[in-house]
Amino acid sequence: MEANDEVSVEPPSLSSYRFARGGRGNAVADTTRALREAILDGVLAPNEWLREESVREVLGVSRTPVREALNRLEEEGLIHRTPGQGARVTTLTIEDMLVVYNVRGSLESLTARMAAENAPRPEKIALETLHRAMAVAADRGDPVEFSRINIGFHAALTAMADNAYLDRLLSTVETAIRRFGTRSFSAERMAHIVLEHEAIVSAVIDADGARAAQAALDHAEFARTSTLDRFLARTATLNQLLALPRTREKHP
Amino acid sequence: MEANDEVSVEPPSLSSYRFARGGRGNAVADTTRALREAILDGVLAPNEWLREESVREVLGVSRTPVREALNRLEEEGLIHRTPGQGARVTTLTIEDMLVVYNVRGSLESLTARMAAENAPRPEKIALETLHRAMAVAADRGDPVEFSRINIGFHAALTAMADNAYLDRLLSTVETAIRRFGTRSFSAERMAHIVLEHEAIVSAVIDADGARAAQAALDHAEFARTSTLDRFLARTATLNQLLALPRTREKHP
DNA sequence: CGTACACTAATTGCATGCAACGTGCACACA
DNA sequence: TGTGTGCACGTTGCATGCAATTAGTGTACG
Repeated sequence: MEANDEVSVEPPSLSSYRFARGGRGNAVADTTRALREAILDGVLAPNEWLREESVREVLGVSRTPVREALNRLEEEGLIHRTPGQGARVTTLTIEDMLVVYNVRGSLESLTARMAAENAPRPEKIALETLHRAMAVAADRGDPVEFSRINIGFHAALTAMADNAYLDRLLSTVETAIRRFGTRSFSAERMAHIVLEHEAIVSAVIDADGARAAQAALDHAEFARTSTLDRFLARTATLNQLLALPRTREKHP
Repeated sequence: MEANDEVSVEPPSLSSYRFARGGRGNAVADTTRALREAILDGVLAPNEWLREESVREVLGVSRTPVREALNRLEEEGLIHRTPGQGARVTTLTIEDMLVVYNVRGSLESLTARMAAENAPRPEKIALETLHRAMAVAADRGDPVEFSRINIGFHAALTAMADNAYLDRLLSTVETAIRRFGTRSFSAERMAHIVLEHEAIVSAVIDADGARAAQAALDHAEFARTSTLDRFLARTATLNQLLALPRTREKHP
């Protein structure tokens, strides 16, 4: 960031994701984050090659952390490595999209259930507070603040479920979701989300696991279908390829 | 460590998981597999430390692939790394178990749906053939053969869904499942499974995605509840733990 | 004109070396 | 006796070097 004296009229490149290296202990994490953000921002386009050596040069670390970072990104599904050769950014099919959203729905459903059944009451109250703040932001028509609190809301829910495995899985799925473009929060969308969160919060406070699970599932399905519809509207030819499944899975 | 290099009549140790190194290109995969199997077989006990140097010595590779293998196992949730210090095998809570089984159910449901909707007919016929062979093995009361074909059955279904992301996610979840002990196939259990597979196969052949999804979900749920019941029955003390409000202890 | 083959260059896969960080212990000191 | 400090050791984190492998290219040959 600081090396670019000439402001970027140039195409955005990976170099703007450089980070400050302070001593030992963060090279892999920093490299992973930089590459991940670059991919999610579209700076590294699908099918683009990622050479270890060039990444090393741009980010200013050695090849070892770059390698490990590439491994992690492969686990997350953001890149694909061909054995003797390098890594390329994966392309996204509409089926991937379907899968990712469905998985997220299932995981968030579980999260809500566990939060409802296990979380201590003070954390539940804190969740409700967050929810109220979101409702206010929605009323004010402030999508930026809304989005900020939204992230906190889901993070709180995840923390309340208090399960490391679930946490890890959900976070990798979340990054995959971010590849499908930024969700813009229209006024109606925010209102709808507030209602859905309302249902979740109420069930969580009542310690009603089943209801919380269903509410979270509904919430995720709304996000899925709306994003998917938007995507399909944009690329209409794919409509035929996919007979949109819209079934309701029940969770015990 | 260096004393029993040759044969291990000693308590089973990691050294029996050594592999033949043939040239270049498999060190990470082989190391990962060896460690994973050792953990799943219980040879490496929960909470046991895994030092890079000692693993290197036992498995006969350098520290670099060992490091990468440890990273992958961490992603899979089998080990946990503490920053400045090494890695330890994770312990399993019953909530982990619940989560993992539920996730698998969701993923297999999606798999079945996509297989039903997208797979070409010859593969569907091949699936039915596998299913028939499983039914025969169940009738004969041959759990070993049954288990073998069972793995093939699910692999075939996964291949038919033809989605890389789903595939990767499902396989990591499968390894997590394997930590909960081997599922022994009783006669009744095999009969039940055959019936459930019957429903899946029929829906897949009819290209009925929704029915396939529901059938797969039922199948997974049966596996979950039966395994969970068995687990709870065996370790009755955990019954209390589950009923108790909560233990805020994280994985050590 | 198309194809097989050898050769070169580019790139990864793994091994190893070194420095930093954390931990435990001994010892001095209050 | 309890506590703080320094030192030594073990372990990881990262850098770098070398060999194996693959892609690409030019050339000879059918």
